[in-house]
Amino acid sequence: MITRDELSRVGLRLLADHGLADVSMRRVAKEFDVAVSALYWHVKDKQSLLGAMVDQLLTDLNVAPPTDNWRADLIGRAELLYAKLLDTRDAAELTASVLALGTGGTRMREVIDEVSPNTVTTDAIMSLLIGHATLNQQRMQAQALGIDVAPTTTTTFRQALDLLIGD
Amino acid sequence: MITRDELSRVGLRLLADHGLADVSMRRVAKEFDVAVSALYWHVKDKQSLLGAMVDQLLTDLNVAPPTDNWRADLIGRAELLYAKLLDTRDAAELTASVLALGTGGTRMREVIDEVSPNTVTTDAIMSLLIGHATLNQQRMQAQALGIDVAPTTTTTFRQALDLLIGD
DNA sequence: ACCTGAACACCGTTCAAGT
DNA sequence: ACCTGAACACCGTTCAAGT
Repeated sequence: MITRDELSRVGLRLLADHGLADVSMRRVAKEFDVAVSALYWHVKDKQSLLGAMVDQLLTDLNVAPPTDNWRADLIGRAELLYAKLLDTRDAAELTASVLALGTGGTRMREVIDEVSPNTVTTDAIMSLLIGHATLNQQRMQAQALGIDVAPTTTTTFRQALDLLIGD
Repeated sequence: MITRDELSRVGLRLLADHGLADVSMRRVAKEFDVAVSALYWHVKDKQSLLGAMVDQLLTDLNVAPPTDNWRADLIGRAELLYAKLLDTRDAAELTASVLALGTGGTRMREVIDEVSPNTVTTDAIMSLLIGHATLNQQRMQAQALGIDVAPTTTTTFRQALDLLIGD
């Protein structure tokens, strides 16, 4: 039997193993051994499945409680989220699309907002997060595959963060 | 007769009028009244057509020459690029994909780099640019259609820029 | 050099019909 | 309540064949 939860879990597995292009309704249906049309009883459309996948992705996120140093908190959380976008294949592209269309991923903003001094900073970090992840998609793919080119991507992101938050 | 230039021009018109989803090889071919396969003589694949489109988009860009105030230059150019991403439908999504896959849009980085004090700042602004544009896709669509909600998007971007560049 | 036609292997979504 | 089968209207890419 199919639950909404199992659905997004299978979607995430497909994403990790074969990339976003292979997360199709037909492919997911095949994984469950049901007809494609069966999925539409559990989920409105493909976009809402993608939304559920992002929500799932951000669920098991080990967020530390706020301390009295918001700068450190902010950097820590931003790096945590960035790492999450890094370590799953095509997670950046997926999250960008879901956030853009507003079909999920609200937790991402909440995690930042909780330790952010103001809305402008939250916005800037969100933009930096998805922009940087998107632009470094290729290098990230290599990084995720193990074979790699020093932690350039992570370092660059950290530097951009410092520039933004100042001291 | 079909030139690579005409190809991307038609692609951009399709983009502006119907959105990225409607920029398909088959749709472009129909516009030229040729078979789909004909396009593959002029262009390697779809991704390279999209790359050509972004290059075209960034060609007619009225970039002011550098002054002795790099902060002002940087802000001016970033806002110019942001406006460009704003005023064509789905231009943000298109540019993001093209930059991510490295199939075009190199001029964008050059425009920033020419007045940027260092690579870190260039990277950060590029990320901010495409991240902010992507995240505000919906609001941007409304903004492009005339009907709208104050210049919120532009203001927010400007604030993020200020935060990044400091004073 | 440039284009056609046909094929291949896919898509997302809907909807009557079944149990 | 949950699923099937079939259809609709699409995709990108390749490739032999034509002019």
